[in-house]
Order: sequence, then C-alpha cells, then structure tokens
Amino acid sequence: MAKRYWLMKTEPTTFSFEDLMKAPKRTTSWEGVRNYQARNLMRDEIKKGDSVLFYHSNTEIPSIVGIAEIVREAYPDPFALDAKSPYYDETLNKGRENPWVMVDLKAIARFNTPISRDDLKAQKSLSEMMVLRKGSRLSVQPVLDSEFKIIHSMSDLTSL
DNA sequence: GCCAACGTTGGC
DNA sequence: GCCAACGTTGGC
Repeated sequence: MAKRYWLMKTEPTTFSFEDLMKAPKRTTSWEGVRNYQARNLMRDEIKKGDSVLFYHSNTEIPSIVGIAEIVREAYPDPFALDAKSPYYDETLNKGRENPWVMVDLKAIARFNTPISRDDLKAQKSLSEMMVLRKGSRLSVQPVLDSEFKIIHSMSDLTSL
C-alpha cells in the first residue's frame, strides 16, 4: 500500500510542534477530533507510516512547522468518555458507542523556517491545496504526493 | 475583534 | 426532510 500524505491542524496554544518534540519518544496521541469527516479519514484512510504536515492554525502567522509520521493507526479516543476532559462528548452518556478515534503521531523533522500560508499561496502548484481554500475547516486533510514533495523541497528542515 | 464559512441542532 | 438559528473555526 502506497504511503499517503496528510495535513493536520492544531492551534499552537493547545498543542504545538514544540510540544510534540518534547513529548516522550516525540510521540503523542491525536485526541479531540470531533468532526465526522476528519474522523472518517483517521479511521479508514490514515495508515501507519503515512507522513503528516504539521500546521499551526489560528496564530499570528499560520504555517507548516514540521513533519510527523503516523506511528499507530486509529483506536478509540478515551477522552470522549472523560467528563473532566475538554474533549468530553456528553452525548455518549446514554451508552451510545463512542464513535471517536485518534491516531498516534511522531515528530520526524522540524522546519528551521516555518512555511507560512503566504508562502504556500505564492506557489502556483499548490493553489489546489485544501488548506488554502477559504473557509476550509477540516482539521485532518489529504495532501497530494506532488504537493508534499513541493513543500518538502521548499523546506529547510532538520531531521529529528 | 470581526466575520465568512461551515457543521450541527432542533422546531416544524 | 427543510431550513433557520446557533456555535465554532480560523484567516485577516
């Protein structure tokens, strides 16, 4: 099965690439996705070994800041059942099966210079990227091989 | 802080 | 099933 590419968004005030690099084994679980389209991608499409562009959203300069890798495929997100978690899903309290899943992600490379949204927009060959579309809110997005390669070649990265 | 775009909810 | 109201996302 061919390796695939994804873009995952996070607000750096919630969980940043720095946080991922500092995590044990530079690995974290990607909990808290509460959108069915994104859930379906994680559950059905995202495979171990796939690469992830790590995107910082809702910040001063929205940017891709590094590359991560899927190290564990989808499994149930326990935070959905934890009343103390900000990701608690209170609609599950009647015994409805927990529909939410998460994957595990490992930091692979850090961009010494983040590639900003403006940088991406300046590339004609990236004009179809989902993340650049106005109103694009999906927090887990597919990325074409060609798009990943271009971004990789634009980057100045340090392997971790 | 503003607000457009989007997903979800719930009345009918 | 329709769709208005609402809450959230996220660029600007």
